[in-house]
Amino acid sequence: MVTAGGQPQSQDSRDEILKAAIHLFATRGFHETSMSEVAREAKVSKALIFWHFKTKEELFLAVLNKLLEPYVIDFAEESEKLDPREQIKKLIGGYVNFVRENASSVSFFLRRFMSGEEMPEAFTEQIRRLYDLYKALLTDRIRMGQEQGLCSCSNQPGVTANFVLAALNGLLINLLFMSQAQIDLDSALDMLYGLLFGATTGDASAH
Amino acid sequence: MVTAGGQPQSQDSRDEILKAAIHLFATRGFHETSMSEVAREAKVSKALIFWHFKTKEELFLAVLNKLLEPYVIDFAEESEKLDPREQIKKLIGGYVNFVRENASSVSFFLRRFMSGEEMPEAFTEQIRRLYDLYKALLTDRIRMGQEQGLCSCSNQPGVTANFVLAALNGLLINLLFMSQAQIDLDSALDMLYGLLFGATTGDASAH
DNA sequence: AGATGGATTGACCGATGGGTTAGGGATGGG
DNA sequence: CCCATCCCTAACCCATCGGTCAATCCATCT
Repeated sequence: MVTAGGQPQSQDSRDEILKAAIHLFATRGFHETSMSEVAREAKVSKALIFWHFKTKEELFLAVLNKLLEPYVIDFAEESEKLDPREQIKKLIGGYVNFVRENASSVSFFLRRFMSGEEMPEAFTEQIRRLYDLYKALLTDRIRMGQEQGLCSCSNQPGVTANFVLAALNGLLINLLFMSQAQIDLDSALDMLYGLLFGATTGDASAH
Repeated sequence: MVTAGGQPQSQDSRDEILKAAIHLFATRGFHETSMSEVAREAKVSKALIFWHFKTKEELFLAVLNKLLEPYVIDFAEESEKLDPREQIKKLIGGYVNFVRENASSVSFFLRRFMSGEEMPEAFTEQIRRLYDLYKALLTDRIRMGQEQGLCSCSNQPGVTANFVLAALNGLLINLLFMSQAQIDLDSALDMLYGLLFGATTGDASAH
C-alpha cells in the first residue's frame, strides 16, 4: 500500500513482522501467538512471513537477534577511579535500567525461559556469559569494597553478589509482571545499598 | 485393570488424571500440554478426561483446587512469646519451606501466572489475600522488632517487608527454574537475616 | 434375568495451527 | 519486449487440538 518510492519494501515488511512478533511474543507468549495473528498485526499475509522466515522458530530467533544485538551492554567501563561503592551502584543501576528500558524484550525472553522451552544453545550461552560477566564484576567490586572497609557486609563476595542478583531479579520480576502491587523500586534499591554499605537510607556512614 | 475390590474406580481414574495433569502442567506449561498427553500419562482414554472434567479449563481449575486446598498455611500461629526476630525467621522459613515442599505446585501456578493467562478471579483473590496476609504479618513483626530495637534496619516496615518478599521471590525463582547456577539458599537467607537484624552471619548480636 | 446407571472407550468432528504452492504484479537488465 | 528476480497473496494441505457421541462394560437393584 504505502510503497515509499520505488524501492522494494522487503525490509519494510520484514521489520513490521519483527515488530509485531516481538510485541505479541512479549505480551502473550510464544505458544499463545499464532502466525496468523502476527500476520494480522503486521498487516501482511501469513505467507509473506514464511517467505522471510522459514519457520516460526526462525522468526523467534530473528526476534531474539534483533533484541540482543543493539545491547552490547557496557558494564565493564573504565570507571576505575570511582570508589567501589559508586561502581557497585553503577552496576546495579545499569542492570535495573537495562531491564526497565527493554521491558518487553526482557519479558519476552523471560517468558520463554520460564516456560521451560528450549532456547538455541548459542543464545543461552550468550546470556549465561553476560550474566556471569556481570556477576564477576559485581563480586569483584564487592570484594574491593570489603577490602577498603567500605562494604559493611562481611559475607564472601560471591555469596553477596548472588544474593544481590537474586534480590534484583525478584524486584524486576515484580516490576515486569505484577502490574498490581508494584513495589517502589527506589526505596527497595536503597535497602539493597544499605545491606551492602551499612547505611539503611541515603549515603553510607559506616565508620 | 487393577480394580481394588468391587468399587467403581471413578475416583481412582480422576486422581490419576489430576496427577498427570499437575505433572505435565507444571513441567511443560498449560498450553504446551495437550489433553491427549494427559490421557497417555494417566493411562486412560481422552474421552474419560472429558467425562470427569467438562473442559481443559475445568481440569486446570480442579488441579488448582487440589493443590491449594491442603495448604491452609498456618502463618498466624500463637507464637506471641517468641521475640520478633524468631517470629520473622519462622515466617521466612515457612515461606521457603512451603515453596520447597510444593515446588511443582508453585511452578505450575507461577508459569500460568507469568504467561499472562487469565486465572479465575476467585483464585487470584485467594492467593492475593494469602500474600497480603503474609506481608501484613511480616510488616507487623518487623515493626515490633524495630520498636524493641532488635531490627537494625530503619526503613519503614512496609518497605522492608516488600523488599524481603521480593528478595525471597528472586531466590525461590532461582531455586525453581534455574537448575544450573543454583545459589545456596541458606547463606542467602543468612544475608537476609543480616539485613534485618544487623548481623551478617549466624546469630544476631546487635546490643 | 433384566433393567439401571456410573465408568470407560474408539471413532469421529470442526476449528485452528504451522507450513506450502502456484501464481500475480512490479522492477530492472539485456 | 522479454525474461528473471524480488515481494507478496489467496488458497490450499495436513497434523493436531479441544471436544462429542454412540456404544460398551460391569456392579448393583428389583
